[in-house]
Amino acid sequence: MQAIQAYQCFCDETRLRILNLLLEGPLCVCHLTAIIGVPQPKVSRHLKVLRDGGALETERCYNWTICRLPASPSPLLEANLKCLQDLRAEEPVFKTDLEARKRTVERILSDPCDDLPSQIRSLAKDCC
Amino acid sequence: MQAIQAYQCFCDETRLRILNLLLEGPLCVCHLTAIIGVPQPKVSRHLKVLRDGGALETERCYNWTICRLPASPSPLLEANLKCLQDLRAEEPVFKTDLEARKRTVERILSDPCDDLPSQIRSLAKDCC
DNA sequence: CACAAATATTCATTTGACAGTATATTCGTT
DNA sequence: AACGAATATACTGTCAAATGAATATTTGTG
Repeated sequence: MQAIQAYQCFCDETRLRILNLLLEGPLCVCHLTAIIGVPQPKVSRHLKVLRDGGALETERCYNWTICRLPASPSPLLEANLKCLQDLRAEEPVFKTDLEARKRTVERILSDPCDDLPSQIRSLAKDCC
Repeated sequence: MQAIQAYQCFCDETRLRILNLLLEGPLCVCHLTAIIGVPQPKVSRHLKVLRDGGALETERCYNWTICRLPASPSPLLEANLKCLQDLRAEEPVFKTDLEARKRTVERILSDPCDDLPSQIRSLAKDCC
């Protein structure tokens, strides 16, 4: 049953943290990984679960993978993303993640010594 | 995290079927069991998951257990019960369960040879 | 008190989810 | 072609979830 797969997306803290971050806008995998501070393979696997459950769309740019919430979310997804926003008030992780996101984005955009290729820098500007 | 436990309730077909039935009103365990046609211990265990996740309230009457949706559902539960109603159009199980529910309730209320004690009969009238 | 019905719980088994580690893949750069 | 960064996948171990079968518990009845 399709709906069950969709609900699975919300049954793991790491996945909820990822969705919470993406509510603010797209992020690439490496930034997601840096922000929530868990091993990259773990993030990658959870992203797959989210994609399979219809809660995530990814786009490949060079060797980056940009993650964003679906452009046309299902009613079920939409309702629960709303619930997730309400959860921010109850669960401190979500707020600290948002702060970490802000710091990460600012660092990417402001550090002139950052060794990101220029194409990737402008990509970061778009998606962060 | 509390929310994860709540979402677990929606990650199993049997549990979704139970919630779908309870949207129409309370039912006791034995009727639930008869309607969805799965072994009684299985139903009982899923009911426990639903109760622990805040998606179910039970009340003991004699040796019957009346199951109903919470009187004050959380916003998360409320939103997803609404989603569940929409799911009826997509997943045939939910409709056939509702038909089975109707037949079961009618049988209980109309059969004069039913060996239910009178107290339980009137209880059935209340909750079906 | 013995018994039957409704329900819950225990036990053993199987299946699936999650994690860490290592490795493969993809893409751009030198 | 070699290399490095970003990402995905494979492998393995561990633990939780789900199930069937059997049993315990509760409650009313004869």
